Parts: sequence; structure tokens; C-alpha cells
Amino acid sequence: MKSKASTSEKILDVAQSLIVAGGYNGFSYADISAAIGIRKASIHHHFPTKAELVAVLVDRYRRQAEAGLKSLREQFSSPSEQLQSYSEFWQTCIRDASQSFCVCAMLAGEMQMLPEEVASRVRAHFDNLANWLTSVLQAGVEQDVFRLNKRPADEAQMLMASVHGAMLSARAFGDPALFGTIISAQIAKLLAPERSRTAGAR
Amino acid sequence: MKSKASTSEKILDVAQSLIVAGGYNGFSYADISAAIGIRKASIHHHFPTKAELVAVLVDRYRRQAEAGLKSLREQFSSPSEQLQSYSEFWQTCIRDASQSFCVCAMLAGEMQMLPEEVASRVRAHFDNLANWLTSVLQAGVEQDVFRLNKRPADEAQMLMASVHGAMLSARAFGDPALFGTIISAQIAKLLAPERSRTAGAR
DNA sequence: CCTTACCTTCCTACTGGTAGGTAGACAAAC
DNA sequence: GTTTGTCTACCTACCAGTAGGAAGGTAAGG
Repeated sequence: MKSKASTSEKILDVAQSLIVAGGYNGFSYADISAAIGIRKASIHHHFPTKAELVAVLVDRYRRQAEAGLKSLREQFSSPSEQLQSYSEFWQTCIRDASQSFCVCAMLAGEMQMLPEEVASRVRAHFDNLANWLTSVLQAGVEQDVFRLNKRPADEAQMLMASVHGAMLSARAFGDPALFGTIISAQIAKLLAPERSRTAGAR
Repeated sequence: MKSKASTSEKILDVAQSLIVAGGYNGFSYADISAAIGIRKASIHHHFPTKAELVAVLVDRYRRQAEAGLKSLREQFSSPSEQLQSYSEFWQTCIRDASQSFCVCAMLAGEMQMLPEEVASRVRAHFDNLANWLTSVLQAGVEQDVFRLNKRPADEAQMLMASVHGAMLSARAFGDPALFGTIISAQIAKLLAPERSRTAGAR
């Protein structure tokens, strides 16, 4: 009931929390070593180089995010609820996991000095997220729950930027609640102005 | 007609461009040393510790930003033009200075592992910017050019988050133009929907 | 005018510590 | 009996920071 994670997974878990805290240059093999009680050399056995470790980590993160977003679309029929619970997911993360952060948002800032194998994977996650948001907004327009000023793809970029910027602000001000305030208001702007909702849901 | 900057200013200039590229842990005294042709030890003469260097740097950045924002309010009478040219400033930076970035947005991501003397100064800049945006939006509401859904302070936070998030997206996608797309659309959402403007201006 | 003293700036040379990474031995598991 | 995981021990490169001194400017005192 306690630990079932393999060593490599534990390494990735620790590395992820360290990256979230301080970025690519903000952690070392020694840090991971100390955190999980294993020698540095053993980590190199699992992940020969740092670039490879982070590349695998970002790949895993992207897949997890992809799966999470997919399940949100399956779990909630209404696009506005899908957006809402995506927002709530991050609100919870940021509040509970003491100032959490999206790994890829963190790495995006360091893009210019990231190994290419990492940078390309960060880009892939941004693509995925943008596409997911676009299709949710698109569906919302078709169901008449959203009223957009721009094309869904553009509004998706705006929303994604808000999410990442809000994470940054929450950190800068040391105020986890700020994230929720910003994103909720941003989502509210997308909602079509009062109308007897078409479907029976809600 | 060439160089009038003192050594310490050159150090700060180089350090700033290095931080923008890779954050606090992404540069070293050796990097600065190589860039301006001076020995490492000489940099320690001007700035004994790295924390002090960055603290001074962020202070300078905050003052410059403060002055720039103030002059925008003096140069343009219309709040929407003030916002517009603030946006254009960053568009130019990001396009010309090959993927530039706000120093404080960069450091905000690393907040958790920044020396306190740096962190507090980053917070100060975020406060300044939020206050400036709030007062511009406030003025816009009074002049009937902006129609806000939330209190000006909240809308200011939303706008600030969009700006920082858009910088992140521009980097992640390697597309400088994306910044302008996102911010212009965000500003457009604030404008009051068509109305014979009260003042003669514009 | 010249000396003494101080200050600023930069230098060479170095410290202790940490970075990412490697070599090879050992033990358990398949 | 090879593969897998861990270890000790080590490497080179680099990190922030220090010691001590050379070069030059400035200014006071005689």
C-alpha cells in the first residue's frame, strides 16, 4: 500500500518535482540521489545523461496530460464543464502541492538553452494542449455555450497563455488563490451571455 | 559614439541577457567574464556575490520599467493607446531581440529557489506592473473606452498573466508573432463595444 | 615638484565544492 | 550465465568566491 513504483519511476518523480521548483539547470543528479537514497552512478544506469532523463520525463508528462485531457472530455459532456474541471485540476495542484507548476511551462522559459531532444518534446506538449483547448472551444461554439471573438484556435492560445501566466503570477505573489481568480474570470468571458441552455445537462 | 557604459553596467547588461535566456541558474560569472573580456575576479569586485548582482539587476530593471510605464501614461492620453503601446513594446522586443523576455517573468518561475533579496524585488516589479495596469484600466472605465467584467485590479491580473503566458508561448512555439496575436485579442476584449467616443481624442 | 598615502580597477592564482559522467566490482534474478 | 541494478571510486570541468598584488588615478603635505 506504500511503494510500487520502480526505481526509474521514482527518479522521474523526484526529477519532475525538482524541475517544477527550479527548472532544467536547477537540479542535479546529486539532488535526486539524496532524495531517493541511491548513489549518483545508479541514476546514470537508468538515465545515461541528464538530457535523456528530462526528455523521457517530458514524454511521460505529455502522455499523462494527454490521457488526463482525454478523460476530461469523456467524463464531462459540456465543454464549459470540461474547461472548468481542467481549471480546477490546476487550482488543486497549485494549492495542495504548495505552488505546483506545469513542467512544460517551466521548461518553455528555458527553451533557448534546452537540449533539442527536450525542446521538441516541450513543443509537442504545447501543441497537444492547444489542440485540446481548440476542440473544446469549437465544440462549445457549436453547442452555443461559448461565444468567441476570434477563431477557436486563437482563443485557445489566449486561454493557454492565461493559464501559464496565472501560474507565474501565483508564484510571484506567493498566492495560490490568484490562479483560480484569473482563470475563472477568463473562462467566464467565453460563456455565451445567458440563454436557455440547449441540452438538458445542467 | 560607441561605449559610454561603465563596467558594472556592462556586467548588468550581459547578466540580464543571460538571465533572460536561461534564468538564475543558467549563467555563471565565467559566462559574463567571457562576454565582456574581463576576468571573473573583476566581476566579484563589482558584485561580491551572485545574489547581490541579480538583486541590483532586478532593481535596475524595475526602475527602468517603472520609468517606461510612467512615460507611456504621459505620452498617450487614451488608456487604450497606453495599453496598445505597452503591447507593442514587447512585440518589438520579442521580434527584434530574438525571443526576448521579461526578466522578472523568467525569475518568477524560479521563485522558490531564489535568494530572498532577489525574490522580494521580483515581487516588487509584479506589484508595480499590476498597479500600472489597474490604473490604466480604471481610467479607461471612467472614460468609457473599456467595459470590464471584473474589478480593474482583477482584470489587470488577467492581462498581466496573458502577457507573461504569451511570452512563454512565443518561446515554446518559436513564433514571435504569436505574442502579438494573443495580446491584441486580449486587449480587444476590454474595449467598450462601439460608441461615439466621448472626448475629441481620436 | 615630489612624495606619501589612499582608492579603484583589474589581474593571476588559488580554494573547496559540485557538476555530469565513467569504470569496474559485486550480488541477485531471470 | 547473462542481464539488471547497485555500489565504490574516480575523472574532468566548472562553480562561486578569496587572497594578494600590479597599475593607474587622485589628492594632501611638504
